[in-house]
Amino acid sequence: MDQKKICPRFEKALKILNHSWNTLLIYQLLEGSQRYSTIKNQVGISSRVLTERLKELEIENIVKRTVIPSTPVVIEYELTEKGHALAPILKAIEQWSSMWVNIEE
Amino acid sequence: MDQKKICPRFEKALKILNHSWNTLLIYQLLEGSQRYSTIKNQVGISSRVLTERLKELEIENIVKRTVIPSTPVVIEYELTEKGHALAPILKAIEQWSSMWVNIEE
DNA sequence: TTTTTGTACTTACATTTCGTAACTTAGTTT
DNA sequence: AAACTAAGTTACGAAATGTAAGTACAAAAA
Repeated sequence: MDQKKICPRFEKALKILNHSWNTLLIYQLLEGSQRYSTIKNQVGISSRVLTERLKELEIENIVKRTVIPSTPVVIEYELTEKGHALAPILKAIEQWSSMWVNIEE
Repeated sequence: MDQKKICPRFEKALKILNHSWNTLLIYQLLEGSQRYSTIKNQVGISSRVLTERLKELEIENIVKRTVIPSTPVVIEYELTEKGHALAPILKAIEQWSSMWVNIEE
């Protein structure tokens, strides 16, 4: 009868984390600051979506974007403190997957 | 140059968890066994997608589906052991969101 | 001086996924 | 017989996603 009484903060967290690629991008950036092209190659995401997601994560203050005025210009992306605070979630997923996920078809 | 060396188990875990609604459904089922219509109303998901996701989670052995031969027939869904093992991930997300997510626009 | 190269995006377009609302099935009560 | 209930299905338009080609800018190469 009544509906969702789920905490809005929690819902927003899920909205961010469940948006496709975001968790993988954060996982990748836990390795440290990285350039756009490095992320793209490592994660195997298209540039269209990568740009979109990095912008989203930047707006959410999870990722910081830095322009390095070299030639040609290079952009570095890194996790903010808020972004680094996601590490325990990723660790928990890692642990669960190593315990419960099998991959033979 | 080289590409993703990400653990395939981890990748599969992300694939399941990031699929929209799945995390929220698991969170809801952590409350205990529930009927189809209850889940639908509590989570606010459409029946088309709900059916799709529950089937997916059942195939992944995260959710168990039980037919109760009442009239009309009722279906109960509950987490398996593998499903319950996801609780620490959800807790970590809860903790992060309470710490870092703010919601005023 | 013109052409090519590298980096970080954009754009156009086809494919896939999603949300909405109406419909189905089967036994039961009215 | 008509209406009701629970758990889905189906049809279809809207939104998100992937793919591939294009853009801007400066400098190095030809």
